[in-house]
Amino acid sequence: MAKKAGVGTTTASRVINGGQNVDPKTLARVQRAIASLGYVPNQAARTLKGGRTRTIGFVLPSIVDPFFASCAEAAQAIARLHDSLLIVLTTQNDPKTELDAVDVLIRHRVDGLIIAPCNAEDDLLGKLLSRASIPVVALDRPIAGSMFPSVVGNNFAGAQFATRHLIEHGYRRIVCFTGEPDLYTIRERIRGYCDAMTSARLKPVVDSSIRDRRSAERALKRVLGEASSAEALLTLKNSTTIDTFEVLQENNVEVPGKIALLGYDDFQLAPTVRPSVSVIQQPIDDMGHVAAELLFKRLLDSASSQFLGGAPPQQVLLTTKLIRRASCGCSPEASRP
Amino acid sequence: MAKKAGVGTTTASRVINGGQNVDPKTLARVQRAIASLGYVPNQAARTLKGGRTRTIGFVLPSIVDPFFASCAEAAQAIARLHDSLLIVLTTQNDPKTELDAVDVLIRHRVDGLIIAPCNAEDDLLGKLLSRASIPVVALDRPIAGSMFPSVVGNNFAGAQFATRHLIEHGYRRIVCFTGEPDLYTIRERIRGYCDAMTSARLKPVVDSSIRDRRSAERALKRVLGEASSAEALLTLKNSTTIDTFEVLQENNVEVPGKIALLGYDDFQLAPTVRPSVSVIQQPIDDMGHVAAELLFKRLLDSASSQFLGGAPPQQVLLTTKLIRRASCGCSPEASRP
DNA sequence: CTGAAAGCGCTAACAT
DNA sequence: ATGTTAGCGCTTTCAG
Repeated sequence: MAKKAGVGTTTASRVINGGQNVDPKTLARVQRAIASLGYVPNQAARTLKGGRTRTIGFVLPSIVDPFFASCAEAAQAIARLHDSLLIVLTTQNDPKTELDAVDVLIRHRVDGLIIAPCNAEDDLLGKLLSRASIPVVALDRPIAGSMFPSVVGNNFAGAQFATRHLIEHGYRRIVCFTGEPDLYTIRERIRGYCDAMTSARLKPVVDSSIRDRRSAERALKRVLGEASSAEALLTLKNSTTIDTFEVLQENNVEVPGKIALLGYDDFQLAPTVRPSVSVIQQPIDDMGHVAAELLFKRLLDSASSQFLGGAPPQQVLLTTKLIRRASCGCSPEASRP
Repeated sequence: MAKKAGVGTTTASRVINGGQNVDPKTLARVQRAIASLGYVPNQAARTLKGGRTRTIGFVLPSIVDPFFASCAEAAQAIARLHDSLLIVLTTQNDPKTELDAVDVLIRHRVDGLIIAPCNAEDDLLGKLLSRASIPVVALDRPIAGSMFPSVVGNNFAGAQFATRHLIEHGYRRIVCFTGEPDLYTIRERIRGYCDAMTSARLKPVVDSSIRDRRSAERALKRVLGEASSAEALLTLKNSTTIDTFEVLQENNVEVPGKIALLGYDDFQLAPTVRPSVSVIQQPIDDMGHVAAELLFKRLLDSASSQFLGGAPPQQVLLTTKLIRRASCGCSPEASRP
């Protein structure tokens, strides 16, 4: 204990917490003691005492995925603004790991939680979260069967708009490629695609088997080998877009001449590869920011008033943008930031 | 307290920690109580009691950088294996933020720390870390003026090898592009480049002004505009490589015909863009793994024996690999995993 | 302006 | 096999 400075624990505590109501001389003396001892307050003791831990958890599938990495960075920035620590845990989209992660965070008594849930069939997650009785915000995907506020992109509208855009280009046989069709986001996008297709009296064709370049190649051969070969491809997730693009490139398939390509989610080199790849772009940083800010809003509200039940669970639906580049048949937009 | 199960705190504690020496019936009863109460042990109390926190910190410049993101994911995997929590904090290469981050982690009493330091001129970081007397492993860059073990790529040899490779291709006027020349890694790479150039009696030319596409464009114009225009470009970091590539592409400069390109650090689409980009590849996942494993080794060693002073600080130097693709003038390697 | 004492939830000695 | 007790380091009444 830093009471080697010859003061009581209370005074020491006051000094550490800003030094209100402390004689300047005492203050200086204690600060000197702190410095010389290399004293660092023990967060665990503070936490134990009750009150906020100034810690929030962020549970997401993968930190390598640029989409989630950006969200995490944005969220961390907000957390720092609120003088809080962000603990990031990854799940690889495995519900079991996800449950573990949430459990660990609750043990650590995080003040709140942002989560991009895998959405297992059961609602174990929802139950666990409810019990914790801390503010929770879902990101990118809502939490199945629960009332937590969420911040998601408008996947349905995005895919619908993308599909319509391809239709406007005059393509009729538009095939949809994706992987992980069980994810909420993907399901929504498939719905959007199908909706746009059927509305235009076209037959939707979804191949959800793409998990790597190999499967992309197989799918592509299938689609190009048919009598009435596909005219355009809508790829519903980043990795699918890239795998597909690579295969197209390797096989020297002319894009958009032989087949057009439009992807969901932007990626760094999309404007640079030839042809440049048109995409639906989500406001990624916004998602991280909004989710974190929403969380802190709830945190602070619930701290001040008990009537947090009053505010309805908020569903923030962020709009997406079509970035016209060459691969869909557009002439690329001139300006780039 | 879960003593509503009608048992003493000790028994409850035992149940939580695996249930050794507990009557099966009591055990079942307590477990039922735990479940019905939705009880979750308070990590802070455990931590306070002393012992390990099963928490390690990871301080790095940015989580959006795919390089560090991969390291973080690899490290988190190892941490999980050791039943520990990884707390990732980013610094944006700002020494002040870095100090803050480390401080926060020490307050939280992390068992150990992995850090990719910004290397401020002062050795505040080294001092802070030493005082904490916890195991520390430096990643990607050693900690200036200190004795902590580190896991770094062999930047000097990598850049030297890259340069030699370009020389072997017959290029003579080889220019080096980079940004952030103050970073340890970059300095080493510049050294490697210069060494290879002077050894071959060629004049090294380093332009360290590239921070975005604009500056890349300026630098390129400069280099191509000269009387004896450059024949090859060595780009020392990922973003520089990509910016340069984009500018080359935009200006329809023929690569490697007009000018060859070789980059440091691989990136996802490097094999796919045209021309495919040759790069020096670092064993990224290994770096994260090795660093985390080294940390835990020290952690466990220091726990069992006090003689940790005996082991010399370990410097792990990982070797890099040249990936021959088209942009340097090679014919791309046939196979890809 | 300062200090004494209680107590946060848990674990580890030490009984029983 | 189980309960009792002390104490981890801090903040927080409550008295001086």
